[in-house]
Amino acid sequence: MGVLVSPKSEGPGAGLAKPAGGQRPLVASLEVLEVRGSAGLLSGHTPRPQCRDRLPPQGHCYQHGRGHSRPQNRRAPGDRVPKEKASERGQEQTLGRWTGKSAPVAGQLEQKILQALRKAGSAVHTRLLVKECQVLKQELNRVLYRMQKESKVSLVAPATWHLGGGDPGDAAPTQPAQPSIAQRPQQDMAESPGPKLSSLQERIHSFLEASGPCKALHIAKALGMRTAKDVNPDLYRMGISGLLSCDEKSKEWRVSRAGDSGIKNQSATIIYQQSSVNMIYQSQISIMNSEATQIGHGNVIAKQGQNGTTTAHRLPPVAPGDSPAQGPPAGIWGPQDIHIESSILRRVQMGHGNEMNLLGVPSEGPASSLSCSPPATAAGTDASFEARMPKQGPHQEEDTVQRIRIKSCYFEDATIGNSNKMTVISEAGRPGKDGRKDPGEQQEDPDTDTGPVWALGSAALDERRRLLVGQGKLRSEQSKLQLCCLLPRAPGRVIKMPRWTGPDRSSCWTLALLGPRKPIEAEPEAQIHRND
Amino acid sequence: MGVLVSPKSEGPGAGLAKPAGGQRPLVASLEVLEVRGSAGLLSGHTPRPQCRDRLPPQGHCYQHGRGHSRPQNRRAPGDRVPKEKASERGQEQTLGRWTGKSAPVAGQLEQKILQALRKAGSAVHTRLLVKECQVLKQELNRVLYRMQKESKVSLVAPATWHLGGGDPGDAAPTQPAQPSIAQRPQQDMAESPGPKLSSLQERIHSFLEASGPCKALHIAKALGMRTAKDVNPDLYRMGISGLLSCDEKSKEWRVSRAGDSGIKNQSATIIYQQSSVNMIYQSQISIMNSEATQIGHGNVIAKQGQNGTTTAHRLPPVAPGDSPAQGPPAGIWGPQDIHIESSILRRVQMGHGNEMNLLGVPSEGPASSLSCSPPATAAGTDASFEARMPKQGPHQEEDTVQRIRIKSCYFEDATIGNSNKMTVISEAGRPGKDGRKDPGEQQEDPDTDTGPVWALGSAALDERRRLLVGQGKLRSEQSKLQLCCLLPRAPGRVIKMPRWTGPDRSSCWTLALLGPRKPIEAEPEAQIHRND
DNA sequence: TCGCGCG
DNA sequence: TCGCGCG
Repeated sequence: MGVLVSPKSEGPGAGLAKPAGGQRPLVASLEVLEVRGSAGLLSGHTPRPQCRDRLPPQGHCYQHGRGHSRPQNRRAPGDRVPKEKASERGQEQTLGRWTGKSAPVAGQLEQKILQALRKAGSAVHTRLLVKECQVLKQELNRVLYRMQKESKVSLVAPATWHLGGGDPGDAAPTQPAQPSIAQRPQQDMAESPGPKLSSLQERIHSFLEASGPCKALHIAKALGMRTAKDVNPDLYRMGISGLLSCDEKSKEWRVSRAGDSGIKNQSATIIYQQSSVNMIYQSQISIMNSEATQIGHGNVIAKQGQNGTTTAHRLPPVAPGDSPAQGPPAGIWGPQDIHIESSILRRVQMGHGNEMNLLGVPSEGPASSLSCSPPATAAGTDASFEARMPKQGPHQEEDTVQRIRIKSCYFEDATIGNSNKMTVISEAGRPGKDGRKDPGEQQEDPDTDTGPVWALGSAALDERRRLLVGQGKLRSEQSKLQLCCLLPRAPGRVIKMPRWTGPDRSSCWTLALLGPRKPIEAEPEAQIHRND
Repeated sequence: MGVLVSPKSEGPGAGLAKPAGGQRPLVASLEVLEVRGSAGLLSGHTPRPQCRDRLPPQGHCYQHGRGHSRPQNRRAPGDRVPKEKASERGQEQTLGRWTGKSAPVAGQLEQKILQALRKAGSAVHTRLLVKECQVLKQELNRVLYRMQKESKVSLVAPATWHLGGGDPGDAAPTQPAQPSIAQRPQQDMAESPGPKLSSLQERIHSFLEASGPCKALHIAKALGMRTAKDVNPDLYRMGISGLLSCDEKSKEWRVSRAGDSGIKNQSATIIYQQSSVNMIYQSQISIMNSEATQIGHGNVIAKQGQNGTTTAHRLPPVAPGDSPAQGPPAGIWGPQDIHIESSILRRVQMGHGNEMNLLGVPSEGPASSLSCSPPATAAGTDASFEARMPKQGPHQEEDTVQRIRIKSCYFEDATIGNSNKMTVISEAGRPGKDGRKDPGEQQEDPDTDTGPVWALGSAALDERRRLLVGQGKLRSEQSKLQLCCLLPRAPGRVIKMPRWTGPDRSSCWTLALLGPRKPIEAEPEAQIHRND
């Protein structure tokens, strides 16, 4: 489809899999860098010492930016500091454009980092890397964040770095983990960071799913342990594998919705419906894993569930001034801004004048549980569209625009747009108990034009700290994925892309646009809106 | 009560009201600091030049920490940088302990800043202050953030500073605003930043209330204007007065719930109830301005509204394994973590086994609208308590703890705890149309023991960027406010503190603990739990 | 894009 | 408390 980059292509960031110390043997220098004292740092532990990877001679002066290790250098008295950039100076002319470092020098620190991370065999805190590499934290971070972009390392907790790009399979080519840094109290799990979870990890996951974000200590106590150390190794592992994420500020761990953007950090409200129909009005809305939800006005849902209960709810068309007591404030027909992030939504209507008839609860579709199923850990897509409302009521002077932003969501049986209708028929013929059935393999059952529709949106793993819109990370490589906008449903407007399944079924997702379920595969490229 | 500091006390931070340049006249130097060029910066524009308020001679080397302006100083070669702090060196021994600056020097830059802000007459961006004061941004920020703590300046937008501590009345002793920085396209409002809003400001406020957080450009376009400049002056003014706040990362403005912590930034979901009873389950919950809400299990609400509709809803006690289809996941009786922030909640039950009978919808209480009423703009209190649940179901091995964090909320008729009952009787005798009635003036109507209870929680204005738990800012002074924990309701456990009403009715709130409405004012100090 | 103040 | 990488 042209959307996905082959996982086998060897980019510049693929050097991780090579044997350690590919350029220079640095093991010896690493082993003596723990030496404390007032001398020796400038002697030649490293085969070819270059001052950038060492302590600059100025000592306590934390230096900002790139101009350093020139202790004798003094500004001309009249130079204006804010106007001047170190990179404009003659000595810096040979530096690489993007890193601000000359290639061999940056590579040397990078090798040190990789070496230290390999040696540790687990995630390492920045302050320990500062010690090991004997560089200023700022310098170290600059390289680390660049390496993160290249998927050579990943940030698995605040200021805590791990080899590889965040895929469970990536961290494989390390030496067996040394217990020095992460001493594990119970090692009751498989050693390889695969998809298999230890019982403690499962308990952690279940607990976080139920309780919401928690600090490590709280998790430990809730699970019958005493200190954060009791759970940290598992938390970090699960962070590495993408199952959990940790907020750098609050230090709270949560089931990974992997995102950190748009709707801001993680305070997403989880609404578990009690009534069969939930009406949510107005303003900014976050919804996670809801079902048979109406967003908008004038919708109709008729649902007949498994247990035979039949419920119907109709919101009578309300004029703006006619809001019920304590109801939504003025502006009910005004702009509607809906954010949906990292969610699995089934049978959802967004827009105005929709109708939904759920004539039987469908069987479990793909990714029905949040456990390890990929939609829960994928993130990074930011699709949005605007739908203009038919003007109703007295507020005709301004457009009533419905802005919907969808990020890292799995949709099933969803209509987005105006005046749509949806009928969900019982899909008894579909298996899908294991929660792994590929949505791309959807079979061609009774093709009603208004039948079930779906979209699997997600393209890029988030960097956990920043939203990489349009940037996908597939295994240890950096790649560009095209992003699609969800389009308002139009007759015949269907784009369906097959889901790409990597060798380990990880981290790759296709994009599908909403529409009636006639898988016309015509010109997908032409109808893709790039976000970048 | 010993909780509130008198607004008239003159603390060290009260110097703002003094005439400008109390220590040294710096106007002359300010006016020439715009000069660009390669020379002259070290000549004597300032009466007594001290290098700390000037550019350090090293030029491009951004210096970190306190060790600077000693260009000739060189470390001994073997010094280990991370272990060494500048403040431990001999030359720094005279520096002030908290600021890291000697008092006259820091005061000099502070005077420059105050001068520049007065001169501008409006909020000024950091980068402009850097120009005006001719110091490194880092140095400037260090002083600015200290001044912010002392309520001498306030951060009204990202990297944008304003004189005064954020109270509308504080910015008064400035010269009339010069249009140089904030050129206003329509000046259709009262010049003084009082509570009166221009029509554009009202439209902005209404729009943001309806649409959720938006960037300035989006606001401008939604209101029929073209650029962010069209609304920025009003946005900033409303930011100064505390009506709006601006997220420094997303640059989005929102109706100020003034908080930015705990529940993370602003992505608070607003749930407007449609059905008369809303059941919300489990996990992290944010609620804003809900009514007659049950949080917990086994509650009963019986409500008889104004329009005569009577609804009743009972959740049958569900065993953990007995959850309905698509209902909450496992862990339904597990720890419950509830955050409520900057909200007005009426008739809310939190806990287990509560019962609520609303025999008539009460008339409007205080602060019923979010407009300019103080509860919407106050913030900073973080009250919390834990309630241990009676063990039910098979999960007896672990405590089921309900953790509730409440921040900047106004509660009316709320019960928090276990097995409470609440009966809200019609309060026809109460006026309260204007939304300003003081909750402290609550009259003594039929004192049922289980009658309406309330708590007004809030003590300190948030600094908009950081949660200042336990730190209250009352007018231009810094003061410590004691914070209370909301206690689980116990027989006779009542503390009620009168609300303090300042001369301008601003920014001061008392704390009240939940309990039955017998205003026993006995030993409040003894029952206060300090958070700090 | 950047908010950064950080000791 | 601190996450900071920032050019």
